[in-house]
Amino acid sequence: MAANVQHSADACITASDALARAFRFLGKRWNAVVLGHLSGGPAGFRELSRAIDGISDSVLSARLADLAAGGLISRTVEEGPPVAVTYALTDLGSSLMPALGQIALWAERNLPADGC
Amino acid sequence: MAANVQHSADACITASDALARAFRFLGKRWNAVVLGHLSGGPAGFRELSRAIDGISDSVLSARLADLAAGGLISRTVEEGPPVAVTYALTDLGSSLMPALGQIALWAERNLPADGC
DNA sequence: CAGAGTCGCTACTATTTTAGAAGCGACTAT
DNA sequence: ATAGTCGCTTCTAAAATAGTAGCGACTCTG
Repeated sequence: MAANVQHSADACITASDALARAFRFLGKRWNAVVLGHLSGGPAGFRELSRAIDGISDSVLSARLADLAAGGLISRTVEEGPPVAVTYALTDLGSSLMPALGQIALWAERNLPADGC
Repeated sequence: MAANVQHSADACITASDALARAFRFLGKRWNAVVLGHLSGGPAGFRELSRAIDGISDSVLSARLADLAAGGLISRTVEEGPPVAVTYALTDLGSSLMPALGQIALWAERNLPADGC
């Protein structure tokens, strides 16, 4: 990223543009954390809401809908009874996880954890 | 990140906690993009505001202050005349860039650019 | 059996965050 | 002199997030 402009004749995007594109959704509160939780395996709505400290139902619902619409996660309804909805990473979502893992590693090494 | 719980006896943080910690600031709109721009070298306020499509002055100002307070960037005032303020990544900020670079790479490969 | 609980949301209100633009003082350029 | 730049700040407006009650469809408990 030292050179923001790629000098290839047919490339008209920059790395900063790419970062901006990723952070269109990653820079919305909770999206990365939701994805991070799903990297541990498929989960239901309430499972996620319990696991993610601090998120409200309404925002979780909106995030899941956005992430599903963006193709990063899938939403599967098992008709039941009882009806059950499961969210899981898609291939696209999964492909982001190594990079998010790098961020988590960075945070572990560089950001003070709250008192343990 | 397949295992969210690290089973070491003295580790009481999880990778999801670490991700949540990083996204306390990365999940606020514009922070990552600001950092990404500064990875190309130090810059002034107006330079950043021009380079970052869509950011308002007030938010840029707040973001720069937060990132400086968090130790990710430095703010240097050259007294002038004319007075000049320069923002640059700190070592801490710089150490995050490889991970952000991974995200940018992912976005280049996986997210459709707007029409070029 | 009735009431309480779970699920996955939705709908509403309240609060917080972001956006947008005018304006400041200190300067420089025309 | 006016207009422009700089790095903000201040205000209002719009958008996003937070919080919670409640829905219908179910299951569990006493």
